[in-house]
Amino acid sequence: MNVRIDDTDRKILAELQRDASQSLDDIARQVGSSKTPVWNRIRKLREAGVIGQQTVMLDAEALGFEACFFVLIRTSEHEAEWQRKFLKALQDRPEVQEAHRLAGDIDYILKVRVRNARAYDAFYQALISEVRVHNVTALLSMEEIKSTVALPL
Amino acid sequence: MNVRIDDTDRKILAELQRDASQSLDDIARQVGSSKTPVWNRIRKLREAGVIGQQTVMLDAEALGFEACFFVLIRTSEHEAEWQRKFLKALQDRPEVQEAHRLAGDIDYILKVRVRNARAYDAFYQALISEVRVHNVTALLSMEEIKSTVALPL
DNA sequence: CGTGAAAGTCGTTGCCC
DNA sequence: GGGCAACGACTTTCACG
Repeated sequence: MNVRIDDTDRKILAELQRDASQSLDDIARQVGSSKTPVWNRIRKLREAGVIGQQTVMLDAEALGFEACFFVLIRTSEHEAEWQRKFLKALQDRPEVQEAHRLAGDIDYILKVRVRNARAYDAFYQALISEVRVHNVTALLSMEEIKSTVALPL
Repeated sequence: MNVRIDDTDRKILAELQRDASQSLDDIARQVGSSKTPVWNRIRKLREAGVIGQQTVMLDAEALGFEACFFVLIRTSEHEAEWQRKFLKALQDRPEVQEAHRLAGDIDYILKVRVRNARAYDAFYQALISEVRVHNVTALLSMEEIKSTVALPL
């Protein structure tokens, strides 16, 4: 699963991150190469899983998703069975955009994007009825200052 | 800046989110329409800013970005000038993937993606030397359970 | 490993309903 | 506003330096 990635690969990845809709010729010009070699590199990076899904960023507010919460979760349960159920619950809920297992005294953090505060409450009630959690703190976002998925290559 | 979005638009957006590389014909078939109307809708949605950047998801770990921190920030300063400097510092740092201003006693949350813990410390030192913050808590991600940018349309 | 050309596919436009 | 057809541009492949 490991791939050797050289400087040209990195430039190609940076360009794809910036704008995945541009043509091979454009990318080739910007990395100082030409179509075929760039195409071969992209194919290899895709097969290696370095390049994943190709998607578009949508304006959440324009589409009515006006509330974003970060949810800090502490739990006293650490058995495999509980964790399996908890993970499945998160995967199944589309309003959960991110979920991380943490080091330290907070066990999990979620990023939850919903239409409004009521929708968050519905999510919260559903979650705690599915799995036991010891302590939940919700942080409400007032303003998205910055949002990117780009890695600083 | 407001747009009327009907059911067909929503289906198109959902398809674009799922896979932005598929052809207009494919999208048209899946939403029960044909090329031209789909293309016109996409153009309008783009012009309205509902559809933003087209990008690819890269495998952060394969590219050596092995550490991800959520940073909770409290500050005692709330003047416009301080906030301007703080925002600029966040925008200028590519390792900051997300930044939100929060309601409640924590003022800001950041998501910071870096190569390793040392790189995080370098980021942290640079940040607190640029702007005064009252209290900083870093949560270290051990495992990315879920990560998506898709909205549940 | 890069180049160039060939082939098929796709985005884009204009026209008809 | 949706569908059809045509054009040009693009992706993808392959054969040659």
